[in-house]
Amino acid sequence: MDLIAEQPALAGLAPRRRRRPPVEPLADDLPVAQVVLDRPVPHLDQVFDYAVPASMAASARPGVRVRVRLGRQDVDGFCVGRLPASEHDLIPLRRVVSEEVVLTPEVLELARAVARRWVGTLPDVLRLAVPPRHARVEADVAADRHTDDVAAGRAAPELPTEAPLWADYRGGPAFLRRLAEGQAPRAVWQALPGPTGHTWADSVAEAVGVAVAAGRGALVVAPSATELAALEHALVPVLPRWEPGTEGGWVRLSADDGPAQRYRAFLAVARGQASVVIGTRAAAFAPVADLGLAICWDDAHDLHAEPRAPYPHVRDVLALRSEQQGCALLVGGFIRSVAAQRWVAAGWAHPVVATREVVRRRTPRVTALTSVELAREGPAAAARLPGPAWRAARDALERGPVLVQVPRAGYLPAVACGMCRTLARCGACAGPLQIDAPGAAPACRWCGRVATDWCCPECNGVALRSVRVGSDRTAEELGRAFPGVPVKVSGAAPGVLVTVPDRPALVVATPGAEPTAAGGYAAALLLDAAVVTSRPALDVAEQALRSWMAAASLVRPADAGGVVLLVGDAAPVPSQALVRWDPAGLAERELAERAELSLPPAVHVAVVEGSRDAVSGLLARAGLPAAAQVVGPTPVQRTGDGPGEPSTSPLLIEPEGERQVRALVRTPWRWSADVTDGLAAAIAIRSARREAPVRVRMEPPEVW
DNA sequence: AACCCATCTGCG
DNA sequence: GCAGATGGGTTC
Repeated sequence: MDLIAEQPALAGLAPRRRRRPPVEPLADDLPVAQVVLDRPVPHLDQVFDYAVPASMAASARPGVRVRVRLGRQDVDGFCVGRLPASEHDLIPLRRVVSEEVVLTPEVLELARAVARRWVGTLPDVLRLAVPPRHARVEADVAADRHTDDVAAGRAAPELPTEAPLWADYRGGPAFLRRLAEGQAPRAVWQALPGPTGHTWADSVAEAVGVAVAAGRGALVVAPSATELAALEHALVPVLPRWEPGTEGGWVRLSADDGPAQRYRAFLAVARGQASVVIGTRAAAFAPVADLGLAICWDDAHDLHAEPRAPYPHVRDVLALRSEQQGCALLVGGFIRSVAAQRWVAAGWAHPVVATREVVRRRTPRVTALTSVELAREGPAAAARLPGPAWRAARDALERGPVLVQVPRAGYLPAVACGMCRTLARCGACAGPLQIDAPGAAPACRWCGRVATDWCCPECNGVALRSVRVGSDRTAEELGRAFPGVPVKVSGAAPGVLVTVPDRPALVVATPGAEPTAAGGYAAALLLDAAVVTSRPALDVAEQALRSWMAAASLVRPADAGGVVLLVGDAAPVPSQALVRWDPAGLAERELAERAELSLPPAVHVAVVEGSRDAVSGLLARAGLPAAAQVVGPTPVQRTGDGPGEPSTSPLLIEPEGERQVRALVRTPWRWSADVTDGLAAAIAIRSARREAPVRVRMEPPEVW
């Protein structure tokens, strides 16, 4: 500080000091700016002080983007505060990039907590939280600004004074009453299916309406654009969409909408013009003013897990936010995630579930057709579409459309040797072979090479048989089984259908691509159920039930003839949960099992990956609490379900130290902060010393 | 990434 | 004894 102030007097005499920027007078008031640098290296994850030139005295406000000199290079950052003085000799800010306040104190606090919880750096989290600046949008909005004072906010529609949809749920009215009173209740919601009449989105919109009526903002995070579209529709009677020049209303915040639209919506929120946000996962950080309610819909959906470091999960980001900002929290879906069950079990959140009787009235009749039950069908029991399923579909087609869920897309996504049943693989890269269309030659799923003259390496067989049937082939088979009935396919490749008309038709869909049916489906067939329950993953049961219930929730209630058939020998536990429509029961059971085995989320688990030396070095320096149990390190094995090391390349003999290993740190939740803080400190030290990098992830889903 | 500084190293 | 190399740490 002083150095700069005295510089003019010394400038001529000083023995050729390093190029100083031209000396500018500093701001009179609070001449120090605290800056968080946008650098990915952990040891730069701290607040740096810079001098504020008088010319930036007003614009260098906390929350704006700034550009500063760090050592030799110019770096971007955020101003996060102003101080009267600093302990350091300061150099001035280079410039204020934009006067727009894009990082509010609340979001900064949230980002700090997220960085801490997931052992990441603050800049990494801020890159998720604050969308990239779009200068043209900013210019447009700056032009609007002058009209703001003139433009009157549009008249708000009648806000609901009561919430009839939530009366169906035990705990629902209490949740909304507390929300309306400005409290911060937390709930885990098991949504009723809504093929006709009111849907989950209507319930969400109703809750948003209560928050808005209480004079507060709301935030709804959904997995994808499909759910956002449903929410937009449901919000129509509740709240208008925000328009430039108005106050209040909702905006949609999603990276899919493109940088310009996304930034425009973000600015509307940051400037307090829009009071409600609906969006996908990054929207969990949206700077909603006076946030009263945060909602995570379908929290078990894998899109809620951020794929970029430090891999935070929407459910938990919103949970942190509810604690920090004192807002209500509503997390739910058709199923109850095991993670949410932990909150319920700990009494941290209240369950919001319909009574048994209401559930019965609103859900279809579900039957699991196992091969045991089908024994009397004889050999036909093994058929992919056994007799009872075929008959149920035929009957249902008299009454309306029938949904057919198939776990895999394509035609024959996996084939095997017709003699010994060894999975057929590509001769070049060992990827699995598939057949794309009727009569097509088998081709590699990874490298695309066509396998002419395939010959089984085990038994020299040359004939292929199908081991997996995809949605295209299923549609073909159904077309033959039900002549005259239209067959539609919905999925990523042919295109996702949003809705189908209320007419008899077979609708074949892959999970997540199920269209809604205007009057609800008359039936749903969930085929190849064992495929979904045999994945070697910790969350198989949860994900299987999620996938099935998503489809079953589109079917009419049993009273209206709605039936669901689970076909294909699925694991009994999730099957029973579906038949009894008891997702909470499954979650309880799963959590108890994980507690028994010390698996997440019953315990806190950090996964540390890197070279053997790096992992052991990190763990040695992390100062782990006594309660922490380290498992491993063990070599990381290739997963084998994607293109891996191509075997065409020369075999690389990696030195032992270079091989990637993985260690788990398991700790009871009450010690989790000690583990994450210890790991973060050790990572910062390793980073400053240029030691080999280590990747740390919390409860990654695919490790188990 | 570029710099500073402390320590080491090779040579007279 | 000293120039140049090397390595670890800092960068407001």
